[in-house]
Amino acid sequence: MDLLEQQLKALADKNRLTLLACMKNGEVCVCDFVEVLGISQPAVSQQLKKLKDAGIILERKKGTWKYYRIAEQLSPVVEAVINQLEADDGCRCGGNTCSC
Amino acid sequence: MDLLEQQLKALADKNRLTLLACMKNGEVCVCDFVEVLGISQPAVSQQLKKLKDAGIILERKKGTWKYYRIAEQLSPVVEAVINQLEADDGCRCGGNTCSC
DNA sequence: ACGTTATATAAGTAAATACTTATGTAAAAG
DNA sequence: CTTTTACATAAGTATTTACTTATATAACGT
Repeated sequence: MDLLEQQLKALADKNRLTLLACMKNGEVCVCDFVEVLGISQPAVSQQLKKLKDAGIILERKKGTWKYYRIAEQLSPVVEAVINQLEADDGCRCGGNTCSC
Repeated sequence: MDLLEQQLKALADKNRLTLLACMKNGEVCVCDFVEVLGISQPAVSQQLKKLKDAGIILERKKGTWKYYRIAEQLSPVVEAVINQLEADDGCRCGGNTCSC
């Protein structure tokens, strides 16, 4: 698949846009995403994989946790989408389901 | 649906990106799109409708023909996608299936 | 008016996508 | 070593999307 199309498909979903909004202010761990989206943990992992495969986000492992962040180098299209998103601060270490 | 998500969904498809590439140099009529994409005419009309509903393209009726063009006022995201596309000149009045 | 041409809409089907539950893996804690 | 925690992967299901064929509409030519 063409990279542009892959990136657009990765971006064209409300849940994944929310994930990106959460990451606008820095790294977020998977467990926090689960709380924010209200879907199952596997579903979140699958969404994150789509964003990662498209080169939009990067991951960092720390112990059993995994932190995701927006990639530094972005194509103009992805950059424009991220700019359009309002940063969501309500997704950092809520701590109900995890203790990252 | 959120406008950003609607626009991204409209853009996240190879056929629709091709339609936009065809329109980069100006108006194109539906019959020419049919030749370019190699799908049925109703399928093309449905794709064009998605782009129109998202505010990405405009239509102009002339007799029995209908011409589509890229909208003048575009959001930064749509603008970035269009810029990324290489204009496709091979879709202007081929004339095999229509005579526009 | 009638038939033809260009396009749109409707209805049905096939394929892609996004979830679910169940299971696997890897690191930390006991 | 065993259990727990955090996440990923697998498999199955439900929803969405993109096509198909059939039909409707609207303008033009005769």
